[in-house]
Amino acid sequence: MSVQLSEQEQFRRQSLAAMRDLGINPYPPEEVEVTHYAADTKDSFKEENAGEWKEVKLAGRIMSKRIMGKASFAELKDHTGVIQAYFNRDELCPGEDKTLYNEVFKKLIDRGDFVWIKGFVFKTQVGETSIHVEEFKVLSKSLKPLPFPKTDDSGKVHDAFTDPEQRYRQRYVDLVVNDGVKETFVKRTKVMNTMRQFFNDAGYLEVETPILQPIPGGASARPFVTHHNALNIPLYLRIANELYLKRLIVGGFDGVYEFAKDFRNEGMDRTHNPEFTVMEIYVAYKDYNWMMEFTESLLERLAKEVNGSSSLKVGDNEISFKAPYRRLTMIDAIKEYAGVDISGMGVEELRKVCDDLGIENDDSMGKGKLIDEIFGEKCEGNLIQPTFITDYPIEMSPLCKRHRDNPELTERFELIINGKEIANAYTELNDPIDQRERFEEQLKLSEKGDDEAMFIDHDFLRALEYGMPPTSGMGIGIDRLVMLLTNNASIQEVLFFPQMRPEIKKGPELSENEKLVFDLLSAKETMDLSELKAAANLSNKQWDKAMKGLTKNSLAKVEKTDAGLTVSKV
RNA sequence: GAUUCAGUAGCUCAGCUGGUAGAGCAACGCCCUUUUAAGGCGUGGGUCCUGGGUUCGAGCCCCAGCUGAAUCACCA
Repeated sequence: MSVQLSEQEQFRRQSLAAMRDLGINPYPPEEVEVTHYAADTKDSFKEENAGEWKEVKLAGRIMSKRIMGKASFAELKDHTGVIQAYFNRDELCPGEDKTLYNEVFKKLIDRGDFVWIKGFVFKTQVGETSIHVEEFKVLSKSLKPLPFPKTDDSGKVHDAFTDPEQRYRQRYVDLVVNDGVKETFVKRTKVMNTMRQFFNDAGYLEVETPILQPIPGGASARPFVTHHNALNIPLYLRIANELYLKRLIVGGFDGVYEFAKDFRNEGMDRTHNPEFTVMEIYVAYKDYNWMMEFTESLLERLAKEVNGSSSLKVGDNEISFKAPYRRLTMIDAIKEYAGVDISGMGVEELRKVCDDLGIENDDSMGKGKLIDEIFGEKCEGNLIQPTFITDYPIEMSPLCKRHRDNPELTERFELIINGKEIANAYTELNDPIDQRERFEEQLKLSEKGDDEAMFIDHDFLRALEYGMPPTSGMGIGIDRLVMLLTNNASIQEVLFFPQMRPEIKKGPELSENEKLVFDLLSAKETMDLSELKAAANLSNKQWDKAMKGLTKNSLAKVEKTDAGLTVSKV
């Protein structure tokens, strides 16, 4: 049984057939010549130079039609924007036969159809730059009606297509209909292109490393598992690419970077999607101080390239991306925002600090975790302007080198902007013995039941034993960076196709109750309604539903006679 | 995972104390040769998210479920 078409979909199929009857192919195969785009044409056209605009050819989607008898206006949308087109009956159809205008344009072309137009540019009496159409051609017929948001004089949008579920599931419609959505994604690409340019100019090499990994390393997270048939082994979708990029530094590259899709089998919310994009870069012979300078100049450049300015309004906050950024150790940050000096404190003291500050904690939490909690709870949200938080406790950073002045700390920084973490970087741990010990610490944690502790990657340790030069590495969450730079609060707004639960297909088949009634009826062809109802022995509601279903599908018919109501099979 | 809110025409939304399902836009028909949220007249269009229950009667009340969003928890 086919899915029921809405009335509007049926009309569009009729138009499609009518086009074919007129000898018009609604899906022609050949290419069309396009000489101009909507936005340029609108921006550049001047009436003084009308002579230069005598013949323009554009292609795009019809977004609206305003028919006024023998003349009409339509809006044509291409990838650059929207331009108005003017269709005049007697110019399109100079002879007796007005079919092209009266039938094809007025009736058979619908909102959403792709067309090609040829004509000249002019300004209407109201001053709107428009294309005076001399020829047009159908390029592709649209069978489903698009939503129709409209903007009034005051800029207010009416009937916007807003339901987030529909917008994400049918992003193609969202992109066609909601201005601004496309812009977000263009900016996203600009962010990545700018970063590439920045790294390439510095002489670093873009690389690709495995997504299917036998050991999911480089971060703490639950991985997706899959299975390789030929090898008969489990493989994991990567949760990070850090350990592979470091192997390449061991191999002698000076600087490598990768835009990586990572996968984590965890919850979804407005800042988490199961697959997401991270850029990681590793540069030999550098430390985290160098990396801070590198990062801040990158961010300043990104803000300028993407938004044309080094400052940006995000929510209520005006953020300046102009380098240099404030640098604050984690201990100083806690001193400043929580009012507590935790330097030198042990587990017990830290736990007391948490209690005093009203931060939840339990016995399983070690020193590092407690400090991290205090920071996350009391400091992070206050850091609006770009700030490097440095020198994290060692327990939290098993791949990071010990701090040169304090063995309890690591040479790590995170860049916090608008209260959120944007980048994370280390002076990388290149001491293979220290690294092995740190992995063993992780193993102990995992034996204690910490299911996020890292696996030991023996091949990575072997690589380090051959020698890795001093290196600094940095990772940026691209999705969150794009959220920041485009002022979007949800990760779903910066992913074309965010993960959703699968749609459930509704079957148009007869329900159990409908079948029951239909079978009873089939035996006798015609029955008294109350008799049939009694025979069916259904509740009122079920009976009502079943009968409505049958009459709707034209399988049964209810007739009123003098004797009462009778039901007959159709 | 918890709580709250939402789901009604293609889109945006009304729907009173439980009593025949509504509007604007879109669609369809007619009129209209520089309009622009075009306009005028007319017409059609519904699985009220799904399944139960209560009731003479449910879009509305009750229970369960589905989907989405927000907040929280968890998680880099």
